[in-house]
Amino acid sequence: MTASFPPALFLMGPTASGKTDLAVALQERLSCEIISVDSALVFRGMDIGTAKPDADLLARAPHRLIDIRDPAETYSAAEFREDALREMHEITARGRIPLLVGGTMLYYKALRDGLADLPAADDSVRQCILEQAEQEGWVSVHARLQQVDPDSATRIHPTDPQRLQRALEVYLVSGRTMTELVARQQRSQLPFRVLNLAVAPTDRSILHERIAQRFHNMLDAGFIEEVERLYTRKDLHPGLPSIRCVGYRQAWSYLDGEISYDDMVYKGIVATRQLAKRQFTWLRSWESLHWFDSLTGDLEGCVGDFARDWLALD
RNA sequence: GGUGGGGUUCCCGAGUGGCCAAAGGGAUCAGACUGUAAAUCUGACGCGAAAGCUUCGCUGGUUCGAAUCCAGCCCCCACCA
Repeated sequence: MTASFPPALFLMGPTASGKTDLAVALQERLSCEIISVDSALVFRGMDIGTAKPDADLLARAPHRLIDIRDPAETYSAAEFREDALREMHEITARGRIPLLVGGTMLYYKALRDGLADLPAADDSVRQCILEQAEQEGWVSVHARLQQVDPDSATRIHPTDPQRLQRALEVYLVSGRTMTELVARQQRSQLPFRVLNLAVAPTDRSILHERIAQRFHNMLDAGFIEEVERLYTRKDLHPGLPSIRCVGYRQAWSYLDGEISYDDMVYKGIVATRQLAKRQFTWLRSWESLHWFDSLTGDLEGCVGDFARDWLALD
């Protein structure tokens, strides 16, 4: 029955592995249209530091779900799932194949497995929880969660503010525990036949070199000036998802005078490496994943042929 | 050349006789992950499965016992010349 579903390609991989170039090449070879799976590329005005494809590239290979939010706004896995499904169906309707490219693994997971029927984020409730945390500490928030949702409290470490806040928020907003709502979730099958592809250098040190090189290239390309434009807006702050993005957070801290330029560079590179590492953790447990080494000679050819063969199995 | 300060496990850095394989931080590695995910958090981190073994600039000494005390030597930094 899966065979009746239209095909879709997932192209995953850690940051700086060369996903974008590969996607553009594949798009031209296969009859694909690209959907970005990236929580940072959604922000307008955040181009250099997110390694967003430039205008020329976008003209050649349009990416959907890029530049769809102002940095003052938020985006979520749930919104992504909805947006991505819509775009995938539209591409399919045009007789083409959705090619999803990016490194935000939670988004891929939300798309593939679906999400429980949880309430959306609620700023006032979050603020309320935050105040309790500031006054009594996160341990007391954990204790409060223990009262209403002991299973979640067991699962979530008392030092994990983000998850504590979310779990309590779910309860306060819906009157249901996160545990209950997640248990109720029905396994929704993605109505697509998916080929899972991943690219990454086999040798981690090569990726680390690429990350450092790319960060320096970003600086040369005017990354600091880009962040300065956001900084001078005055309505943005380091608590926002946009400003918490790798590189932006460090540049912001530098502009704030908290760290030196050299420190900013070092920390920016380190944060990027750590991001890549977390992405690897996701990828290692991803089912039916086909790995390709970024350093493969004719990478586009290899992956392209592989995907073509797979599509022909229809 | 003189005076003062210092050399600690990948890095920074605490430790001044036993409770020290050595605080803490960083890096790194591994893991978790349901509307913030480029986020947030957890674990490991000299070698060894373990018993145990080898570390605190080098060499020697004192001591039941030394990263810690003593002597000599080698480097580094600051200031004086």
